[in-house]
Amino acid sequence: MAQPDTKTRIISTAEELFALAGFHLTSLRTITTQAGVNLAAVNYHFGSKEALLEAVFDRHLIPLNDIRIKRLEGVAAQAKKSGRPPEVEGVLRCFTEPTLALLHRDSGTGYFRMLVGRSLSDPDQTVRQLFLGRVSGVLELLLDLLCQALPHRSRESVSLKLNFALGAMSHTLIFQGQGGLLGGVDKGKSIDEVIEMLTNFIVKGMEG
Amino acid sequence: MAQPDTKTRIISTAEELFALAGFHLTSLRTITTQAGVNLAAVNYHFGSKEALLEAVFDRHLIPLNDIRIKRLEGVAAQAKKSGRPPEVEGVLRCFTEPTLALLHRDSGTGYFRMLVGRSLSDPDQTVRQLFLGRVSGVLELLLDLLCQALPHRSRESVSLKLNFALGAMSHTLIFQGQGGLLGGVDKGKSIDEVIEMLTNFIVKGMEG
DNA sequence: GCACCTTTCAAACACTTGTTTAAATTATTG
DNA sequence: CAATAATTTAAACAAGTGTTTGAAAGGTGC
Repeated sequence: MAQPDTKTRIISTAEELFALAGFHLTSLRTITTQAGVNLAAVNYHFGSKEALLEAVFDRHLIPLNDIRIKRLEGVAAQAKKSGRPPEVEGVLRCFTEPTLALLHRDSGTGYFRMLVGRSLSDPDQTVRQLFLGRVSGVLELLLDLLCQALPHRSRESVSLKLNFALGAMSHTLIFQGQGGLLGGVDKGKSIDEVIEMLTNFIVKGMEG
Repeated sequence: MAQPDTKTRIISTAEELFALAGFHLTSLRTITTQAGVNLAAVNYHFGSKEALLEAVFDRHLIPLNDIRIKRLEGVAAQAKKSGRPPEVEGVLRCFTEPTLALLHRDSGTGYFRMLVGRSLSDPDQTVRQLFLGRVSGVLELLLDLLCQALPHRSRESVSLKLNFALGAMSHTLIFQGQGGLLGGVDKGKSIDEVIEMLTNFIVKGMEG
C-alpha cells in the first residue's frame, strides 16, 4: 500500500504524540523520526510547530464543527417553525453525539479524541487558545439554544451548567477507552452505552 | 512583615506558575527569579524540579485528603450503624464540599485550585501520575460508598458516572473565578451558589 | 537535452533547559 | 571566640529545543 504523503504523515504522527505526551513535551525530532521524514519537513510544510498543531486541530475539528452547527441550526429552525422552545435533550444531543462519536475506534480518531479532551484544560496557553478559538462559536450557539430551552433559568445559570457538562464530556473523551480514572471502567460498557449514559447524566443535571 | 523562608517561598511561587503555565513550561529560572531566591535553591532544598512539584501537591492535598477521608468514613460508619445504605447526596458532599472549598479566595488556595483542576488531565504524564497517586485512595473509598448508595446499579455504571462527576468538578475548579469558558459566567453567582449548583448537577446526574 | 519548481536532506544556528560544582556567606553549636 | 554545619551564590555543564540554511535530489514540462 502506498504511504500517505509527507504532510499527512506528519499530521497523523503529531496528532498521536500530542495526544499522548502533550504539545510541548513532544519534540519535532520525535515526530519526524516516527513519521519517517526529515526534521526540516515540519517547518517546510507548515511553517512552525504551532502551525502544525493548528493543522492537526483543523483536520478533524472543521468537519466536526460543521456537523454540530448544522444540527444546532436544524433544531433552532424547527423551534422557530413550531413556535415552541426546543427541548434540552434535543439541543444537547446536537453537540454531544457528534463529539462523543470520536470515541468510536473505527472512525480513526482515537488519538484526536484524547487531544480534544485535554485541550480545553491544557496548561499550555497556546494549546488552549488555538483550541478554544475553534470551538467558541459552536459553544455560544449551543448556549443560546439552551437558554431558549430553559427560559425560566438565567443565562448565567445555564452557562454555568453548560460548563459542568463540558467538563464531564472532555473528561470522558480522555479516559474512556483506556480504563477510566480508576481502571476497569470500560470493561462492561459498549461505547454507545457510554454515550447514552453521559448524555443522560448531562440532561438530568441540566434540567434539575 | 517577615518574609517566609526560602522553601515556602519557592513552593508558593511554583504553585502559582505551575497552575498558570503548566509544569514543563515553567522553568526553574522563572520560579527562582520571581521568588527572589537563587537558581540552585530548588535542587538544594527539594532535590529536583519533580520533587518540587510533589511538595506543591502535598502542602494542600494532604490536609484536603484527611478531611475527605474523615467525612467519608463518618458516612460509612453512620450507614453501618443504622443498617441503611447512605444517601447519594451525602456521600458526594463528603468529596465535593471540601474540594470546591478551594474556590474560596480567602483560603489562599487560588492557584492550587487551578493546579488541581488541570492535573488529572495534564498532558504531562509526570504531573498526572504524581497527582493521581495522591487521590486514587480517596476516589476508591468514594466509589465504594457510592455503590452502597446505589445498590441497584452495577459497579461499572457507578464508576462511569463518577468519572462524569469528576470531570465536571475539575473543569469547574479551573474555570470558575476567571469567567468560565465563554466569559462572564461568575458575574452573578457567588461561590457558594456555584458549589450548590454543581453538587446538585452531579447528584441529579448520578441518581438519574 | 535543458530549465524550472518542489521537496528532501544533513548540518549548523542560537537559545533554553535542569542539574552540578565549588567557593562564599551565614547560622548554629560547643 | 572558634569550629562545625547549613545555606546561598555565581558559574559552568551537558543535553535538548525550534528554526534556518544551502546544497542535493526528484519531478515536470518544453
